[in-house]
Amino acid sequence: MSDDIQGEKPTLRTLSQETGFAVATVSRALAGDLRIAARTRETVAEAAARLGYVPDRAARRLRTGRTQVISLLLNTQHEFLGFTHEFLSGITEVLAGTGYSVTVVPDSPIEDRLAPVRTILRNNLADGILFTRTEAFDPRVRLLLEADFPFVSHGRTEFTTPHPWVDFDNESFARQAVAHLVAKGRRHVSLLLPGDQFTFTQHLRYGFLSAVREAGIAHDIVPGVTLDSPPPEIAAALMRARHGATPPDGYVCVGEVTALAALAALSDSGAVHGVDADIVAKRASPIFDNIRPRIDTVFEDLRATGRAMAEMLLRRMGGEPPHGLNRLFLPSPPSR
Amino acid sequence: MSDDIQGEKPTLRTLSQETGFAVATVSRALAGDLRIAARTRETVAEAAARLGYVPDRAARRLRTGRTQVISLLLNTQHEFLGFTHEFLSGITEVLAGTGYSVTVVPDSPIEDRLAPVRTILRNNLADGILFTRTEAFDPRVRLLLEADFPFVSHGRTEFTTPHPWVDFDNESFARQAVAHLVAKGRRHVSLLLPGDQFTFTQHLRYGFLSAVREAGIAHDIVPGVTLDSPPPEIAAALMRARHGATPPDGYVCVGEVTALAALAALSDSGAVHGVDADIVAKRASPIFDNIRPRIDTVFEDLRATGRAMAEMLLRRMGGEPPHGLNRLFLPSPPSR
DNA sequence: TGCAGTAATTGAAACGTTATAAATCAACGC
DNA sequence: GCGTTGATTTATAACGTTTCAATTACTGCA
Repeated sequence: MSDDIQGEKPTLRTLSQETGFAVATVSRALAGDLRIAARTRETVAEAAARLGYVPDRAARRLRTGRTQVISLLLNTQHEFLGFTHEFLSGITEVLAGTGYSVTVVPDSPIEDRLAPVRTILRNNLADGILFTRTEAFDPRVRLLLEADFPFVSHGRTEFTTPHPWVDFDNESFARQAVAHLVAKGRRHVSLLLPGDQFTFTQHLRYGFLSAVREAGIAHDIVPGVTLDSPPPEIAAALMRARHGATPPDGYVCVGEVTALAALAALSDSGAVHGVDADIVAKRASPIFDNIRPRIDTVFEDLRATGRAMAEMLLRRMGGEPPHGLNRLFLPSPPSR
Repeated sequence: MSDDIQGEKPTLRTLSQETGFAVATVSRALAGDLRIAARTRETVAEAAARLGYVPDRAARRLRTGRTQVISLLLNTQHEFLGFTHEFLSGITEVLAGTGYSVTVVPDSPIEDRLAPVRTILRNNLADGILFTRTEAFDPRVRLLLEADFPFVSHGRTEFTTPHPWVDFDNESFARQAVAHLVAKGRRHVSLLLPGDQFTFTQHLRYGFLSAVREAGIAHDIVPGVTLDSPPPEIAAALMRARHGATPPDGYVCVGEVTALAALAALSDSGAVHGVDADIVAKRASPIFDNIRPRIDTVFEDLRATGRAMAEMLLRRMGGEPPHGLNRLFLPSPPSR
């Protein structure tokens, strides 16, 4: 039915001619305007369905100023394994059928993180923005709040003004990870953190530190490198620690890459996982099922995260106030 | 300078008032029309720069029918580890600054692969299309060729009509992988293939089979599962083979996931990598650097692939004929 | 019968751009 | 001096939609 090649793509004018109503009437009928007779609305809807009418995005956008586009600021440097794929899949799942499309805009934490946001605002390139790797006083959040522009951040901030966010409870993760290692008898746990600017770094640090203090065990935070450092540097830092006076016997790893680096460091220094040390890692992909030796992991469901962020943004763009538009994913206990 | 909040966003009318030229003149001057006096073009360009004028996408799109959008059909099911991230980064790198934006459209090989393409064509949602996981007689290619719509496929087809593609030489990869295993003294190599519908499956098969025949060694192609099978099923299939009468002593793995599954199968069956068997794997991410035991890999640069595809699509959209718009990435020899 | 009041519909304008066709103007040859 | 040419510029229409203000049709009531 909708496969008819009617020659020309149907517009409101086509529907107008087809039904005998004026273009304005057709437009309002399709919009569900109640001041248009119910009978008319039916007739128009039927014709639209029959001819496969789809409103022209450019025309609507020009007239209304709304773009029907959501922009995702995507980090093009480093990634947790599988992060992008899962996250993006969740977003597109939710947006399919809503009429919104997602555009991907590169976001490099090294360069000016505001530039892409400014471009979007200034040139009206989207109706809403999603982004990740949120900082405690993220300039993007500040700018978007000022402009009263809909957005959802992956991660919280420390601004007092409420805004929509979706986050994973990294503080609990760190706490549970330490507890898990302590339960295995470990007495010196090590943590490799992301860059200090990110909010979740503070959450991880706080959860980690309070848990190690509570348990009264030794700890260290790997110095000189972050999760975003080049893998060889991470590997080198971990090896240095293993050859130090008091190598750790437990590792809390925030991503797959770090976990593999820690495993490699153990292996390369002649230590045996499960004997000399244990690892607890956060993971976003299923690959750890095939890693040997098996390690204990906590799964962060990034597909669900993407879904939650997209749903929240839709609500925000629909006019819901930001207050209460938050979602904190809780970690399940480490398991293998 | 371009940060002035001039109250209103500048349009051609603003520039017209500013320069004293008519809107039409300004438009053509900015377009670089040579029939506009050089002096005028300068004046207009200066004013545009000074006011930070950016053409309105919706208006331009409505008028010209060109969307300035490129759609990427993205598989939301399975992925090679890191595929999406690298690939997408390459694409956005090239497109940054061209005025084109990328929208991501979900493509599920299980459902109708033509549906998203039809929607894009019918509703004029993009000026060009990129997609992956190309089939030998891919219906999307057929449709896009018929519609004379610009696209670049990741992977070749067997259609006689030429069309732009970017591919990795999987035949050579398979051949080299086998040769590498043979050089290590392996006499029975095993291969796990993607689904039969994909063109690159045939390339892999051909390269693999001709290499094993040439070398005169035993071989098998893991039956009952494909690269897209659920990881537990893959693991089970590999374990079955290990417990069979003649377990393989060499593995050719087309992706990270399979390689890890093969390593796990070796480990779980008590075999030792490097002694009882060797693995050669294709990889798209840096994670294997940290896998122990180390395995030999061939790197497929998906960022470069994304870049190549985006560049090619720009050229195609610019009017270049499809003939000659092809790029075959060659594998470097396996190394660790 | 006339008229206010409501319900339903409609014409026209506008969003910002580009393409077409027409207008303006100076210089030129005769 | 006058039509012709070539170089620039411009008015106008159109892309498809939404919305304002205005029109038309209908109802009930005095």
